[in-house]
Amino acid sequence: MKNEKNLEPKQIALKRETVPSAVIRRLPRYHRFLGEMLKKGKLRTSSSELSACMGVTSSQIRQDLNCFGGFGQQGYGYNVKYLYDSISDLLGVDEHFSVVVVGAGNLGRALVFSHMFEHRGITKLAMFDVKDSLVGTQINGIPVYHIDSLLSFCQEQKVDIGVLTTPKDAAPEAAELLAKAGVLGIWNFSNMEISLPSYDVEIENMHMGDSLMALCYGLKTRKLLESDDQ
Amino acid sequence: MKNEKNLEPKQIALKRETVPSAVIRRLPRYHRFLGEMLKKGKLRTSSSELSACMGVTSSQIRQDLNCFGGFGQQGYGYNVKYLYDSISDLLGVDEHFSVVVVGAGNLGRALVFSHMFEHRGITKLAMFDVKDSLVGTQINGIPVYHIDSLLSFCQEQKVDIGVLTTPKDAAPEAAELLAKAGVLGIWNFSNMEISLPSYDVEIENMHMGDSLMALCYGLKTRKLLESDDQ
DNA sequence: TAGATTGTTAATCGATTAACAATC
DNA sequence: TAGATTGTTAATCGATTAACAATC
Repeated sequence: MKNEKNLEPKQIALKRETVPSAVIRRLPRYHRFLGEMLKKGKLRTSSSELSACMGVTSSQIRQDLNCFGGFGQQGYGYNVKYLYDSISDLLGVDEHFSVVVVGAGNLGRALVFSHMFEHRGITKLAMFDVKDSLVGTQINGIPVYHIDSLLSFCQEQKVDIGVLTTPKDAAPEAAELLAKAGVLGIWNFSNMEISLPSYDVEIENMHMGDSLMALCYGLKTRKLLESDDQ
Repeated sequence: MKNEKNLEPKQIALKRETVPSAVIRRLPRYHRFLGEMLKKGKLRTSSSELSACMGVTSSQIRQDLNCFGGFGQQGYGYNVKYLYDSISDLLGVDEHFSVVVVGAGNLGRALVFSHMFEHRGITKLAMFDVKDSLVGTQINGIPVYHIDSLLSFCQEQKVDIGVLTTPKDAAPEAAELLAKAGVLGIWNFSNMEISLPSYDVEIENMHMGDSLMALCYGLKTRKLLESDDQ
């Protein structure tokens, strides 16, 4: 029953049926901190050390990691590289996912110029837009096609992720097109709620505007408190 | 004790000492949906109607809104415009916040070209970068200054928000500079954990990479389930 | 008034933290 | 072996949902 510690058992089995999404959303953060440790050449860590540098309880760290099985060793702690690799694996790094970006505006451009995808083992295949002046060009080496050719493109190539960076008005239609084309997930940057109940597609929202507003709430509340103090 | 319903009482008092951050993070979403209703000319709504179109329980909606006082009327529901305006107010729209963008790369550019800030009553003042070829230029009408002039700039103008879009390595230093310059909040797009314990500054993270990874987790899990079915 | 829907309290559920036995 | 730290169960805390009295 016990986990044999050969330090390379890549096949991780989920312990629970469904892992709480709160836990999943914390995984990338663990991944980042472990990546930093790895870069610094740290070989070994513990839940209490991670707790100190990440500002969460060691209990939570152990509880979280144990949703996926035992990554540590009693009396020793965690092997940094092993834990990092295990979480990479959980997060699908090196699953060789592929991505297309729908909307070649400033944001789409910015994403295509970033190394965000490569860093996570994701291949950028193409961009799509409606603007004739963009169609046929390349952005950072990525070809821009007309949105009308999205369906046929996805029939020829396996596309896992569609990034949605169109203007708000075009977003629902573009999202449905991506779903029709069979992408597994949509990364939604549009300021629109995307709901595709008739398709089996994962949707991850990047509502930047919501984040900005949450910040503003904080600033406003802070201001109120300050003026109360006087 | 009861709320006089004159439909324009802008001074909203917080009921509880501290509103749960889960509630605050839902406010922008309420705001978006109410904005849509308002655009469609809807005058009146109810927690059960909102529940249906937003996919959350009506109980939660009533509970959330009641953290800030009574926006509704028994037997009637909520006046759309009044509720929208009240939430706008909570979120600091028309507080006339100002913003500077540190990092004039592709992402900084994209943000400065978007209408995201104006839509929330926030004024874009300037951008800052280290690149000589950018300093002295304008991006969408916004001047780009050298990062070295950030401090003196903020002494002359009231800057509420600093947007951090520098490369990862430059982020901690830039963040501290913003804090030193006295901004109230930092909107952090860098793939770095910013912690400024010695400054009293609000930090809101936009960890796009984390969001992308959470999506990939979903895709991977989905794939595993599918291959199990076979 | 009767009907509707809020505001609010109580019950439930889930997530976080604490504690400790297992074990390296 | 003794010390350390995990994995895991139990206790606590907070957030969500249900229920209903207040009231428009």
